[in-house]
Amino acid sequence: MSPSFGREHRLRQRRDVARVFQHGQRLETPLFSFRILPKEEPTARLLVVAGRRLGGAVARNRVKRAVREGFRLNKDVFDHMDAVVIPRPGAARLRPGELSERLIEEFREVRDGQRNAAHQRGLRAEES
RNA sequence: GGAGACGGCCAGGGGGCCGCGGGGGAAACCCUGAGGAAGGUCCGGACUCCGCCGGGCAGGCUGCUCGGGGCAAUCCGAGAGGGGGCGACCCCUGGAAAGUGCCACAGAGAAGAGACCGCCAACGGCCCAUCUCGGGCGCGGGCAAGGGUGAAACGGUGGGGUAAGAGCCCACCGCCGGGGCCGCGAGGCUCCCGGGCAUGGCAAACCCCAGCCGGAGCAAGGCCAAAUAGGGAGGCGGUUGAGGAUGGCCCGUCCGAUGCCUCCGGGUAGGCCGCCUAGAUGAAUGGCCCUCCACGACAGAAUCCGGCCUACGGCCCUCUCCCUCA
RNA sequence: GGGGACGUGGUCUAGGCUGGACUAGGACACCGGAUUGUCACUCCGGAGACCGCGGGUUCAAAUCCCGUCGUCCCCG
Repeated sequence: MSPSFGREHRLRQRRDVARVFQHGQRLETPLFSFRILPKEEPTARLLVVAGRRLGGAVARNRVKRAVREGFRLNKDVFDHMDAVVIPRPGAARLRPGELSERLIEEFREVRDGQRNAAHQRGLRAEES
């Protein structure tokens, strides 16, 4: 997998974004809020929402770039997904490299937690 | 060494790896890619539409002088007057004898006003004394120096003068008007004459004067154009004229029930142009490492340009004041 | 990106145009007291604001002027 990040990896259309917000799964971590929509197509697509709560234009740009950098270097984590990442205000206080690492760490953590919970729900369903 | 003042400059550099926007190319690849404030949106202009606009009112902006640049906003230089600072230096700026309005509280009196305390006893009055000189009261009155009020009290200081006083008179200072001289001018000199002085403050109160300004804004505006709904759009002629185009109002102007002619279009999602030698439209400049003493501050273009204001790191030139040493 | 409005006790607001005893007023909320067996209602009394912030004009600023910060609304 090449570590590139072109247009094909960006969530651009209004209707695509609306679909992720309406039907996507919502995952919360300390620094981010995720909206994840699984799909057939393998190409991962990303959208970063950096609101005014993060600070001025410079701070918001810095956060967006850090999130995109983390996504770019670990795109395999998001295969078969459309993802919207909404950083929380605390994210603006971290240095960019650190923020990129935390993105992947926190997403893996919450994804695995969801997977285990789903697995356990499946077991309980079998028992009943 | 420490406090400042003025003016100017820079906005991390170099290397490696992985990436992003735009342009070119068949491809490899090459070129290019944020700021001095890009910011706040406070002014002005270009540009576009409002059938663009013609007149007036209203409204807005600017405001010492001269010169220069600019379409304008406004900037630069040299000066004038007033104020602040020990100083380098900085700040302010049309008109208050065109009119209207306001000047609370305090105070006797707040604009050509006024007498609370006070001062006086010349004049009138009353009382005592009386040969005469006189003495007293402060009633009518005279005065505005001193006290007191206030942000501000209708020239200041000194002398003469007086019953006490007062520009009442005089000297100096200040003020006003005129002349003269200097300066393109704002103004200056105080050489001469006149006036004893009249003319308080506020126009970031209304206002007056001079100059400038039509309104809205690129989400302006134009083009292509699914689904759905469904008949309109343009031009010409034209009687009354509600109503409308108009922007805050008035006038003017134009449109306007209808007739004739022509055309098939209008428009949402979406896309394109506008949009640029940065030129995006989920919107591009970044991440990591090494090094240079050093993380550097404020901060990220969205139609473009000129100015104003605000935020902020560092360096340099010149200058001022203080301390210490020689 | 562009256009506009508003900041006054804990909350909602009046006053601002025409500056001055405005010690900034009112309602709700709060505190104390009275009433009641108790609570509510009602009555009496009380506290609470550097008028978003910083400059300027003026003798004097919540009010006028400039700058700045914040909140909200409208235009695709």
